[in-house]
Amino acid sequence: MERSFQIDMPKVETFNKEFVLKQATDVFHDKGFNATSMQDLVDATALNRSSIYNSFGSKLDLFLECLKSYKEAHFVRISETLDKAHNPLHAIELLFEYYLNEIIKDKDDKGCLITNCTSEMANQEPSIINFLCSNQNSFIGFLEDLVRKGQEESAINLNRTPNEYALYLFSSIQGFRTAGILISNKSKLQTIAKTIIQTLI
Amino acid sequence: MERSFQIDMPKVETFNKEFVLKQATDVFHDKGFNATSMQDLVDATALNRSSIYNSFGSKLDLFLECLKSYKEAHFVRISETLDKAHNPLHAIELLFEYYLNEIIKDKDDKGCLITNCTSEMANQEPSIINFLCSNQNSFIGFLEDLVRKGQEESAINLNRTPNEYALYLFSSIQGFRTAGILISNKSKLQTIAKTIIQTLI
DNA sequence: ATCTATTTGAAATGAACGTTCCAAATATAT
DNA sequence: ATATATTTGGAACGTTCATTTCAAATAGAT
Repeated sequence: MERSFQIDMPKVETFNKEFVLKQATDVFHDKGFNATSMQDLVDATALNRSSIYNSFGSKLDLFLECLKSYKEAHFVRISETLDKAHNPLHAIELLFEYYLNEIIKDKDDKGCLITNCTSEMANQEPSIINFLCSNQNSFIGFLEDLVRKGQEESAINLNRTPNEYALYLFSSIQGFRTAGILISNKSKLQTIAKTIIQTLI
Repeated sequence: MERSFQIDMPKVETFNKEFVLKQATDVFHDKGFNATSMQDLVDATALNRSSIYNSFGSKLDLFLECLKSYKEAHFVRISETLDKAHNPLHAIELLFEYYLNEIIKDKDDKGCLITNCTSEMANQEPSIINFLCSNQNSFIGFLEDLVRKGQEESAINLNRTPNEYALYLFSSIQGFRTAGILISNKSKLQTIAKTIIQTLI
């Protein structure tokens, strides 16, 4: 009993999905997954409860979409930032500068949504673990490429392999983002970033 | 209408407070503050609801006590571990070895209770912020002393001040603990730790 | 204009939430 | 033994939780 695809498409989605996701992300980012209620999301998105369930499934599904859009948005902005880099080492410096600006801008001390999510849910929700692992792998891969190129240009030392330095940077970035929740002093943060990078030189 | 202190002490607390705190801490550690329900705590402690409220006040008060006992327990164990150190640099190496063992032992990938709490609540609960800041300050002070002594013995380089290296180590440890939630491969973790420490040498 | 799949609003669902209450039990000091 | 301050058990508090339900409104396709 097959039905041909896409005859009749009445009443299409009216709300701006991108905007709704941004509003929802802001709440999740501020309060975390568990402390965010469906009512918070209704208020933030100005959508009806049933519209949210219709469009996104469940609170967890919506959260996952927020994580993905958050990741995507930062990936775009980071790419734009790193385009200005003179070389791979400079790119890593700009990467930490980017995170430093994120911390300084973040007046509510919310930290990184994804790092917070790792703390809150990485030992609980399989779908979240799935996202976090794939995010981690792609991020480490990205860092690995930078380090490799930096080593090829002799801007980064050869004390560790690209993968080892990528792991180190990944760990360091998570620490930097977490430390930035309580530390908002710019020069202290700059010192931390410089010290992290110093290892590579 | 003053009453003299401690006439009549009937029906003293019967439960083992240390044990109860340990059980409660385990639940909070596993699920986080917001995902832990009062029922979870009743089940874990085998105490009655009213006994918990009588003895601890509120869920948040109990959580704060758990944080304090968690911090204290680790401080004791870390002190014991570092007593075996030949010198300050070795002490820092042993510190990371300690955290590495914590990660490896932690089959549920729970991470560090205090770091998780920073992610979950540092932008929400004043009493928690208070604890976290004082914990941070004492921890940084502790690391600062180690670095200073290490520099005096010329085991640690003079590229940064003791306070700067202490900040770096504090940030790095939080990253290490968070990264350890998703990374459970021992040699990868060892590499990260070694790379963090390498900076000091 | 009519049909139709979808969205929308508002109320309702039952379960779970943190917290309170109070009578009964308890253990110490007298 | 008696008195007493505290703990304990268990039910109950009102609220909020995530989710469902369903009739009414809506807008594209015919």
